[in-house]
Amino acid sequence: MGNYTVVVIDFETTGLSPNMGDRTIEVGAVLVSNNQIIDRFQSLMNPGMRISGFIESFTGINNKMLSSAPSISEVMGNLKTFIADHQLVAHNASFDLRFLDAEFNRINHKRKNEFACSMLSSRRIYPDAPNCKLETLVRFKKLKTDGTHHRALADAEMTAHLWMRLIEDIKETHGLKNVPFKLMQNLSKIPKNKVSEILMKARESAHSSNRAN
DNA sequence: TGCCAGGCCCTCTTTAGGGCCTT
Repeated sequence: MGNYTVVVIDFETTGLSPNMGDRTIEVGAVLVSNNQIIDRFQSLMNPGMRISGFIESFTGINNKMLSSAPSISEVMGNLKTFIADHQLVAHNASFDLRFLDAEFNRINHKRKNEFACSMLSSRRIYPDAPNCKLETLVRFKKLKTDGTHHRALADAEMTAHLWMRLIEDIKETHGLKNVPFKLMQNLSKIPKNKVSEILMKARESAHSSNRAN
């Protein structure tokens, strides 16, 4: 495995918290299968409110661009189709999932997709990285990038390359043939000092099932 | 009135505080 399909997703938003009235303004998502990006989804969204100067300069998305963009509900309907029942990945997933769930809730849809977080995984697998910001990890691991940051599709693509690299590095460093999604989720949930133990158990269990076969 | 994110994770911890990450 490691060849299973995931959707890597990233949102640009008006702020940090949907509970405080913040909305999504752009989504980028990529479908990753067999260790490559095989499909892409991107759209701006009109949040129905003016965005701050900070967000305009942070993202490069301005109020004029959003005034002619489709409504959030229209884009969410299309996003729902794109992600289907795939497992989800995001960098600092708790952030993107909060917005995804809040916007899905507004179109009366409830997410059932499981998710994993590339930031939490990176904290465990790359303890020597200067920090675990997406931009830093892309530089640290020399991942593919066109230099664009804080735009949804560019960030989703970089996160996808980070995700694929994480799986490759775990395979290589810990002698695993496969890195199931469940193992990536577990890595994100366990304490840092349990990482080696969990990966060793995964390898032992893979070896014993190989012997059984 | 003025303030308001939230979850993870480390440590001088667990009857708590503060930095990291996302926009």
